[in-house]
Amino acid sequence: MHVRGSAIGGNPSSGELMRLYKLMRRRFGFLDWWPGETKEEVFIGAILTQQTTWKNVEKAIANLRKAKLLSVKGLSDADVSEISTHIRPSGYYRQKAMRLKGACSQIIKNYGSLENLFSLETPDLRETLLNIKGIGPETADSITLYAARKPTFVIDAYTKRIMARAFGTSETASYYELKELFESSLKRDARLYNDFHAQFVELGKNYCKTKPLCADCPVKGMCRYGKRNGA
DNA sequence: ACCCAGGTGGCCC
DNA sequence: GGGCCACATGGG
Repeated sequence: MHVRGSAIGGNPSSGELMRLYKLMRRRFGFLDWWPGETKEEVFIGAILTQQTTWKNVEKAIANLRKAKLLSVKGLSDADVSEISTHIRPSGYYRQKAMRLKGACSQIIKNYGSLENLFSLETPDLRETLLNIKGIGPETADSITLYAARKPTFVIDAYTKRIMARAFGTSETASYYELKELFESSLKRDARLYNDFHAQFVELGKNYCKTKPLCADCPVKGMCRYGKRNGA
């Protein structure tokens, strides 16, 4: 039999994906996301938030701002040791300090500014970001979507978990299998991609955690997990 | 005292 | 391509 796409299970239609999206949006409102004032702040925050809570990232960003280091140029010129003291609350601070400086230096050297880098076409921008040490698939997509505002779908731990619970997709589905599912199902629209992922994070933080809070979950009607637990 | 959080790169098979 | 590990603070 001919099979379309990868075998990640669930195989939700685009209509079902949109239904999930609308349930979340009805509860949380249109989010038009990323907590950050400027593109540079979003870029820096995207790296700092790897495997940490946003609360901790806010402290790190506040420290960088106070030290006048909340910019790509500033970080490219700063000492790794100084950066690391400011970003300590965000965790993995020695590693992130090195990678932050490395990434910023590379961008200044090769493009002059973040804005110039962002003038690349979406796939080129994504590839260029992926070739920077410290920027993996999720961070590259986050920067492309939320800082450069170009249409690429972001997958994260919440997305994986919510999709598994709502549609029965595989817990071990790869990043690109899930990304492909969304991008082949939805209209290629940065506004939609932006808000869809933002809704996932909102649902993940408040309801669909490792230990889920199914009572009052906006998506419980179409979630296997919630039904199984009669919440 | 545990477990978890909006990942990534290095190393191995 | 995938499995395993180090990386680290702060909150529940």
